[in-house]
Amino acid sequence: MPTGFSSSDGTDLLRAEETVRARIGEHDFDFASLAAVSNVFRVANTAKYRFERSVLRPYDLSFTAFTVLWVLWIWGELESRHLAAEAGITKGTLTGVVKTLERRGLVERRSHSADRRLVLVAASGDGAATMERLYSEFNREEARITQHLSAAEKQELAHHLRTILRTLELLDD
Amino acid sequence: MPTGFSSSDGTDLLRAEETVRARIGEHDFDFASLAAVSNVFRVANTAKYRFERSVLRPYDLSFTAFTVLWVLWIWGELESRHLAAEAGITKGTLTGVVKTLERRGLVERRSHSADRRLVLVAASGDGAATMERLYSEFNREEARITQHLSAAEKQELAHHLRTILRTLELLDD
DNA sequence: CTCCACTCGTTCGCTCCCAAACGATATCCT
DNA sequence: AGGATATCGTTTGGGAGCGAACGAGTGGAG
Repeated sequence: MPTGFSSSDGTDLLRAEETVRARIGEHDFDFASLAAVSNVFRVANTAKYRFERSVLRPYDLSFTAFTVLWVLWIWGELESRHLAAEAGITKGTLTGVVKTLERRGLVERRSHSADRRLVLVAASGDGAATMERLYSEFNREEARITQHLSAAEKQELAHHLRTILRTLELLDD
Repeated sequence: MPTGFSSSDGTDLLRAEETVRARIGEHDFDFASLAAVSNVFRVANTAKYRFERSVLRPYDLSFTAFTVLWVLWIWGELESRHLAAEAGITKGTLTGVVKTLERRGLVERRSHSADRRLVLVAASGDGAATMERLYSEFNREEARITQHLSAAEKQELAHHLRTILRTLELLDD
């Protein structure tokens, strides 16, 4: 049961700060960055776990399968590699996920008529109908876990995260 | 190659907003929560991918293996289930990860003398030495991906995330 | 002192996840 | 036209990741 890094009261982060300072040294250690980044991982991990066991469980969908279906629901039919990029997984992983979704009849695959290397993936009628119900619940859950943040704070949070995202793209090598 | 949800300029989120509003309806849809939560997932996913291919790659450590070793480095010897909770994974998953780390000589296992059901895990000398070098690089990378955030903004970000974390614990069912 | 309920870590089956190698297809160059 | 080159999605091998079932061990109730 990954409760998600146990205590979020900061006890562990303080302990971490002490230890790291002692072993690495004062200089060459940026605590603000540690706190910001590690909390991103903690929230993502814990929230993902929660979503999978609450809203996603009854639909028997993994978080990734949900993400892929969501992307298709938003964007419509997509070429495999674009779908993979948009969902944040490799094309190799996507093959397996699409296979699963196809087996459940939530997604349809067809090959491009002009370029036969390409595979097009789209949500089926069933897939779209499922998302319509599922996403309502999903969004309610998103609201629930952020309920102690004001609308302005949520925007602030999203804004800072987008700043990091942009940096990550630039750093992309 | 999961570039991490492709464009972070907000194009996709705007598209998502339109679509969701059209299909779910104006009411019963909280866009601020969508933006906040989905960006947490995007950053976590993209950053994790980057960490694994930059700092972690030369050490041949997965992100999870690194996390487990890091926890042991900070806290010292820990009982299995506490280590799992702190690392945010299930005990079943931990068994495999510890097996990997043990094979590489970075971690040591011994059983509790009083209660023989318990297994104690600790970083080895090698494991600690590795973390000392590795974490310097890791923290530098944390600073790098947050370089366009001021110290105050990083604190703000960490603070909002901790608020969500606390809510998640409360909601814990 | 012996059941009984509980807790511990491990195992099992399945999905995800990546890198790398691969076969099929398209395109570019000459 | 035809051969190198590039790009597509799939496959493969190995580590993560979960839930559920399990065997070993503890401790309480009678």
